[in-house]
Amino acid sequence: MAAAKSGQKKRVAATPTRAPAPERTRTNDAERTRQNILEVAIHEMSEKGFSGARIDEIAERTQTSKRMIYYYFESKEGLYCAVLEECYRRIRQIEGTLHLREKPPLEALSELVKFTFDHHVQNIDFIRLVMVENIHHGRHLAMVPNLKEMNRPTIDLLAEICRRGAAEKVMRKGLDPVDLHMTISAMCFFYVSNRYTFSYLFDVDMTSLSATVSRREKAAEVVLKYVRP
Amino acid sequence: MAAAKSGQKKRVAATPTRAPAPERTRTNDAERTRQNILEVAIHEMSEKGFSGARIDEIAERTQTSKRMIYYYFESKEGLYCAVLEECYRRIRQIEGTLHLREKPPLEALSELVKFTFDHHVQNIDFIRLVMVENIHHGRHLAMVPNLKEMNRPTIDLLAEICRRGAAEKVMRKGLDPVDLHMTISAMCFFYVSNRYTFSYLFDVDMTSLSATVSRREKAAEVVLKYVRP
Amino acid sequence: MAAAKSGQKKRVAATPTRAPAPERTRTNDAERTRQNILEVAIHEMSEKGFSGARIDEIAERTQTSKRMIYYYFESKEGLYCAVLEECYRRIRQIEGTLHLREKPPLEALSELVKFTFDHHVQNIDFIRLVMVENIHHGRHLAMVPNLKEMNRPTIDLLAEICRRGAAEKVMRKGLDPVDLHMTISAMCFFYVSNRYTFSYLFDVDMTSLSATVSRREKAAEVVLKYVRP
Amino acid sequence: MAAAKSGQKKRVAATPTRAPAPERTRTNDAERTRQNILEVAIHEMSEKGFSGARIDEIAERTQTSKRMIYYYFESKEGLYCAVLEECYRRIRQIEGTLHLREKPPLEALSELVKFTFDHHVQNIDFIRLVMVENIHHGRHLAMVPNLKEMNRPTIDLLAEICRRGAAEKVMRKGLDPVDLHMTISAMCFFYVSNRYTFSYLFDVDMTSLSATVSRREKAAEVVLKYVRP
DNA sequence: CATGAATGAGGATTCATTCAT
DNA sequence: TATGAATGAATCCTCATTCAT
Repeated sequence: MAAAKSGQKKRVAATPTRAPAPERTRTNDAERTRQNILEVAIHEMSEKGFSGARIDEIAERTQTSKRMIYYYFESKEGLYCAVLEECYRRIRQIEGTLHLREKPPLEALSELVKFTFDHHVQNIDFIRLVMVENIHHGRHLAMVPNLKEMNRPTIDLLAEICRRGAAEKVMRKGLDPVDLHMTISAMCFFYVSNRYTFSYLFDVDMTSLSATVSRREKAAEVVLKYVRP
Repeated sequence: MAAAKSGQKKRVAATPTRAPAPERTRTNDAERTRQNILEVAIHEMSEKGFSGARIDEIAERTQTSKRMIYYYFESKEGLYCAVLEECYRRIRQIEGTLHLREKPPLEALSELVKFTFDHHVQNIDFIRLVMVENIHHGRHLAMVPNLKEMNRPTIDLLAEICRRGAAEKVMRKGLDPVDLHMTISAMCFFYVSNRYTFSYLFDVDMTSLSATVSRREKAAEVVLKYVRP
Repeated sequence: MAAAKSGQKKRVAATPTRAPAPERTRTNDAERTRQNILEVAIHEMSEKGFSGARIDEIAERTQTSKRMIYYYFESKEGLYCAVLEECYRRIRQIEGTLHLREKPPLEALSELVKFTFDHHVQNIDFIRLVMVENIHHGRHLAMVPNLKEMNRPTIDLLAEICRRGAAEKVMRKGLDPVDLHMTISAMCFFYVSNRYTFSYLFDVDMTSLSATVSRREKAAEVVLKYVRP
Repeated sequence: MAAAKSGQKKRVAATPTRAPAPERTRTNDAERTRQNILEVAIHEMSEKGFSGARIDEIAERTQTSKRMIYYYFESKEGLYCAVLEECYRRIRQIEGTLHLREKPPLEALSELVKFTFDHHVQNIDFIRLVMVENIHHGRHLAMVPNLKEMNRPTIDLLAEICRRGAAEKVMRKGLDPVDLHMTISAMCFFYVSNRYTFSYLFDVDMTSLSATVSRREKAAEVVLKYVRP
C-alpha cells in the first residue's frame, strides 16, 4: 500500500518532463526498467488476475530481476495498483483525440458509442483488469489518485450531447448522462468481458471482425433508439 | 484438468445409482456433506476467484474436513467445475417458473428483461463466477456437461417472442434472438458485475433498492425501444 | 501472534494427560514431532536470538521439515513464544524439588541462592532467552499464559523465609521479598548472561568449575550479609 | 569479519592524521557524517540487536545515504564494531570525572556503586549493546582496540579502595577487586537489562524515579554490607 | 466414510551489498 | 565524496495435495 505510493512518486517525478541533456541516460534507464516491469505486469495480471499472477513469472518476462519489482513497486499489491493506474491513464489519453463537440448530437453519440466499442475491443487487458478489480470489490481503486477526475470528461461530454440533442429536438429531455454512460458501457464491456462464456454457450463467434463490426452497429442502434424523442 | 473430469464421472456415477433402503441414510448424509462443501465453495470462489480461494478456508467453513473435498471433488479444479455446474443448474431451475409464452409479446419481453435483471441482482455469486470463468478464458465451461442444452430454452423463448411480435407488428422483423439476448444480458450483467468500479468512478449508488428498481425500468425500456418496428 | 495461540491450544490439549491405550502412538508421534522442533528451536533461538535464528536451519536440525514448524507453530514468532513458554515451564518444574520450608531460615536462604545460582549456570539457554526477550522489550511474555502464576511460589517462599528469619531474629525486619529476589537474581543471572564480555574485559575465567563454585559462595555470602540484622 | 577489521584500520589511520588547514572543513564534514551514522546505528542496534537492525533503516534515519555506511564502516559488522567501540569509549570518559580517591573508602565505595547504578540507568543503549554482544558470544569485543586498557582503571580504583579500607579496618581483608566489581556490576546491570521480564513477572515498576532511587540505595547497601569486616 | 499429520514445490518478500556515474 | 539503481542469495511463509490410521 505504502509501496504503491512511493512507487508512484518516483514515476510521477520522472515521467512528465524528461530533462534533455545530462540526466537523460540515467532517468531513462530507470524509467525504462520501471515501464518494462509495468508492461509485463499489465499483461500477466490482466491474463491471470491478481491472485493468479506470479511475481516470479512477471520477473522472468522482464529484462530485470524480481528484486527490481520490489524496488519500484514494493509489493505485489503495489504493482497491481500501478498497473490499474497505468491502464486507466492510457484510456483517458486516447479518449481525448475525438472531437465530438463539433458534430451534430446524434452523430456525435453514435460515434461515441462506436468509438467506445472499438476501444473496449482493442483494450482487452484493460477490460479484464476492470473485471479483476470488481472481483476484488474495487478495493484498490481508491488508492489510484486522480481517478475520478480522469473520468469526468466522459460524463461532461455526454451531458453536452444530451443538452444539444434536447435543444435540437432530436433527443428526448431528461436523459441522465451517467445513466446513458452506463448503458453504453454495458453494451461495449459485456461483448468483451463475457466473450468466453457467451460465445461458448450460444455458439456465436465474438472475435471475428465481421461479428464485432455487426455488434458495434447494434450497440449504436440500441443507444440511439433509446435517446430519441 | 484430468482430475476434474474423472472426479465428475465418479460423482455422477456414484450418486444416482445408490440402492434405496438400507443405505439411504448414509447416501443422504453423503449428499448433504457434498452439498455443504459445494455451498461453501460457491461462496468462497465467487468471492475470491479460483486462484484466490483457499481449500483450507473452504474446509474450515465446512462441517467436514479438507480430506472430504478431495474425496468428493478430486481437486481444487474439480471443485471449481462442480461449483460452476451447480450455479448454472440453479439458474435454469428458476427460469422455468415464468410463463411468458401466454403473454403478449411486448409484455412478455418486458417481463423477461425485468426478471433477468432481478435474477442477476439476486444471484451475485453466479455473476461473479461467470466473471471468474471469463478471466480463466472459459476453460472449465466445456467440462460441465449439458451446459449448452440448459441455455437453449432462453434463446427459444426469445425467438418465439420475436416471432409473435413480428406477426403482431409490434416488433420489427429480422431480430436475432441471440443478439437480443446479448443485449439483455449486457444490460443486466454489467449492473452487477461492474458495481464496484462504476459506482466509485461516477459516484452513483448501485446497491440501493431505488437505484436498482430505476435501472431495471431503464433496461426494459432500452430493450423495448430497440425491438419496436 | 494468532499462530502462537492456536499452537498452544494444540499442545496444551495434548500434554497434560496422555491417553494410555489406543491413541498413544498417534499422539506421541505428533507430540514427539512438536517436541523435537521445540527442542531444536530452544537451542537455536537462545544461541542466535529471535532475528538471528533461521527457520531453515531449525528445520534442518529437526527430524521433520520446515513445513511442520508452520503446521505446529504458525510462524516464527509463534515458535519463539512456544520456546519461551517451554523454558519457563521447565524452570518451574525443577524449582519444586527443593524443600526449604523445613530448614532454618538462613540455611534455607543460603541454599536457595546456591540452588538458583546452579540453576542459572545449568540452564544457559533459558538465561539467554530471557536476555533475548528483554532485547525485544518483553513483548512476547504477555502471550505466554500462566507465566505470572508460575513465578509466584518463588516470592512466596522468600516471604516465608523472611518471616521466619525475622521471628527468629536471625534476619532483620522489613525485607521486601521481591527486592530480595531481585538481588539474588542479579547475582546469579549476571554471572551467566555477561560471561563473555566480563571474562574478556577483566581476564577472569567464568566457565571453570572452581570459578563457578567460588562465585556461588560469594553470591550466597552477599545475600546473607544483606539480610542479617 | 575480515571486513570489519580492515574497515577499522582504515578509519583509525585516516581520522587523526588529517592535515589541519585547508582540508579541515572536509574532514569535519566527513567526521560529522560518520558520527551521524554512528549515532543512528547505536540506537538502532541497541534497540533491535545486530541481526534485528536493518542497514536500510539506519541509512534512512541518517542524513546521508546507505552507500556512506559502507564507505565508512565497510560492512554491517564493521558498523556494529564501531558502535561497540564508541559506546565503551563514552563510558570511560564519564567515569574519569569522579574523584573517589580523595574520599574515605566506604564513602568512596558507596558513591562508586551509586554512580555506576545511575550510569547504567542513564545509558540503556550501552547496557543493551552489552547484552547483544553477549548473545553473540562476545565475538566482536576482541576487534575493538584498547578495550581492556579502558577498563583497567575501574579495577585499579576498586583495588585502591579495598587497600585503604582494609588499612583503616573499615573493610575486611582479602577482597578481590574484580569480584567486587562483578557484584557491583551485577546489581546495577540487572536492574536495567532485565527490566522488561522482571517488572512483568513480579509486577514491580522499574522505570519510575522513586523505584530507581530506592533500588540504588539497596545496591549500595548490599555492597557495603558485603565488604565490612 | 472420516481425520489429523505430513509434505514438496513454489510464492512473496527482504537482506546486505555493489555498481555506474 | 556522494547517490540512485541494481542484485543474488536467502528468508519467511503458503498452497494444494497425500498418507496413515
